[in-house]
Amino acid sequence: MTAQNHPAPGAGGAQACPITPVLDIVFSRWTTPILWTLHQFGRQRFVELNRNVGTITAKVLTQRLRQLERDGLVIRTYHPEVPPRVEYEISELGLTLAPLFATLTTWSTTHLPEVERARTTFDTTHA
Amino acid sequence: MTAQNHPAPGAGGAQACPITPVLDIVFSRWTTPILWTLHQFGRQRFVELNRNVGTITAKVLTQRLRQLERDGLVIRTYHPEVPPRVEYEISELGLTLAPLFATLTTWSTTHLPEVERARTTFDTTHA
DNA sequence: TATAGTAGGTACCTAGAGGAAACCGACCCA
DNA sequence: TGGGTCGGTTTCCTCTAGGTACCTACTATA
Repeated sequence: MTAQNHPAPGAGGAQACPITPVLDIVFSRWTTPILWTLHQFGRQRFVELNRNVGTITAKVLTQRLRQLERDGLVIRTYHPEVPPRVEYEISELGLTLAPLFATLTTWSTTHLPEVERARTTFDTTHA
Repeated sequence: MTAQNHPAPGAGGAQACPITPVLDIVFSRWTTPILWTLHQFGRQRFVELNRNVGTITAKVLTQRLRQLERDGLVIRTYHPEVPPRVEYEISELGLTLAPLFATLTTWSTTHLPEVERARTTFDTTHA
C-alpha cells in the first residue's frame, strides 16, 4: 500500500478541481478508518485505537494522528502518569464531517451495486 | 506522487469503516480532477483531456480512464476514423456523485479556514 | 533479576505507484 | 521519403509511504 498525494492545484495552468485540498485532509490514507473508529468507540488510548483500527502499525498510526491533530480534527490529551496515558478523541471540527460521511454512505448503499455491475460487464466484454 | 490503496475492510477483525470501498472508486488519485474536468468542459477527446487536467501524463491518464470506465463513471466512445478519435464523457452514474461533491465544496468553504488556523497554532505551539 | 506495559521515536529496507521519454500502427500530406 | 496526428503502450527510473526492528524512561510484577 502506498500513499496518496493529490495533484497540486493549479499545476499546468488549467482549471483546478476545487476539492483536491480537502481530499488530502479528510481522505488521506488511514484517516477515515481512524476517524470512524474514534466515532464508533469514543475516546480511546493509543493501544486501544491501534487494535480497533485494524492492521495499522504503530508508526503509521502515530503519523496519521499527528496529522489529524495538526489539522484540528482530533484532540490528543496527554496524562503524565506512569505508565504514560494518552487519549484521542474527535474534535468539534471533526464532527462537522458527519454529513459528508453520511452523504458518502448513502451514495455507497444506493450506487455501489451499479459499480459492481458495471465492472462485471466491463470485464466480460473486454475478455 | 504515489498511489492510494485504502486499507482492506475487515482486516484485523475489527469493525471496518464502511466508506472505504467508495474511496477507492471515487477518490483514487487523479479521479476527481478528471471527473471535474469532464464536468467543466463536457465531452472531450483524449488529448484535450490530457491538456485540461493539468500535469497528468498520458500513461496515468489512460490508467485512470480505464478504471473510471470499468467502474461505470465515465463513458468512452471510439470512432474508427483516421486519425482515430476517442471521446470521454461522464455517465449517468458519474453524475450521481454531484451532491457528494457539493457537500465536499460546502464543507471546504466553511471549515477549511478552521483547518488552516489549527495548523498554524499547532506549528507555533510545537516549535 | 528479568520481563512486560506504555507511547511513541528512529534507522533501515522494500514494494510499488507514478513520471519521462521513446515507440507504434494506420493514415494523410507535401 | 519524411514528417505529423491520434491514442495509447512499453521501458526505465525515481521517490516515498509504509513495514520491521530496535530504542527510550519508568514502574509493577513475578
